[in-house]
Amino acid sequence: MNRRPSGSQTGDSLLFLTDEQLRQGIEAMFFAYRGFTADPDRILADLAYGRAHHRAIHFINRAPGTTVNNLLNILGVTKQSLNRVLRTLIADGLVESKVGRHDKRERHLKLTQAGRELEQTLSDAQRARMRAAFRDAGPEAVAGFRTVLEAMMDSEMRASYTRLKDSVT
Amino acid sequence: MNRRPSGSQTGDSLLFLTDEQLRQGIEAMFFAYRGFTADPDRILADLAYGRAHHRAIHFINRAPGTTVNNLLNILGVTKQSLNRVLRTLIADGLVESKVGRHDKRERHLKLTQAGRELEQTLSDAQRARMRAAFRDAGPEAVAGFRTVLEAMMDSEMRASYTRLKDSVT
DNA sequence: CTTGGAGTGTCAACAACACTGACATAAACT
DNA sequence: AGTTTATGTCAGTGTTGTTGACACTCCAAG
Repeated sequence: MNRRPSGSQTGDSLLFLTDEQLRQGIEAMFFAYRGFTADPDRILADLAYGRAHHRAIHFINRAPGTTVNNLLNILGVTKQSLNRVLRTLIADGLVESKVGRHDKRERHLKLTQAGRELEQTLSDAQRARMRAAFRDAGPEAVAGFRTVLEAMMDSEMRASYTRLKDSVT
Repeated sequence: MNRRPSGSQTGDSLLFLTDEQLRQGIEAMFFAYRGFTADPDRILADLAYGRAHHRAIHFINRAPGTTVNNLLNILGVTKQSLNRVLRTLIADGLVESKVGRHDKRERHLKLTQAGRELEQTLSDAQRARMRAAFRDAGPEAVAGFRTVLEAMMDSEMRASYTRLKDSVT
């Protein structure tokens, strides 16, 4: 079962593709993702919000004026699920929803001042950890990190990702 | 706010630590984790199991004979939460729970034959994606990927991770 | 112009899975 | 004997996902 590929190898060995290496990669993803969300989760817990709120806030901040449907595609949840989150955020004055000018079916979403402040708090915490990890690992490792993650995405996710990425660059 | 650090840089530029780079790293983690869990999730949905069952099965397989308490520490959930999952897995004949020989308070957990088969199915799916991503990215990128993920973990998680990693090597 | 379908958003009900708190049992330790 | 440890259970709650049903808006075909 490909546990430890024996026999002749090409120049750059394929040892990094053994089942054991892959399993370590899987476990690394699992444990790292926990760290990745830990800091914002702690902040959100005090505010009666959850990870879903964080995600919504993050992407609304990232693409102000976006429509609900666009957000739906990025987040990959049902509109009902997103709607519950948005409703509380709007009620709490963190998000502003404006009926579209051209198409009144659409709602365009923006963060209010309070929303931007929470976004800043959350992303400061998350970035601090990411920054520490990046700095410890160094630029080459970071490049590899991003390459592998990108290769791991579904193609639609990769499309959303690169669209966001390129929208700022 | 460190958006695009200007001025003099050291030899190996710190451009990879800009807020924008960090944000892209954050979004890459988000989108990649979705892909990471997508394949097992599809399989589990047909079986009335969820991600929590997958995690339990994975780590029981990884460390056969482990105790409930050990699993609790690895998974980072409450015993009530884990217990609900274990109860169904034991009832369905996928996991076997045996009273400890030395310490009869402990329960040692193992996968049954059926459990191993499901584990195989799930991890085949997950490994296939990981393998494709690793192969596309190449060995250096994979090394960087693991370096960054490891740096992103909480220290207790990193301890669990390396303990598992070294237990097989 | 009206009507029907597509797009969009909302309400309600339910399931999965996490949490806390309280408590029970058995075994081990002091 | 009394305390601590390991495990399991019951009850209640919260977040976040799901489906189903429905209302409103827009656009285009009849």
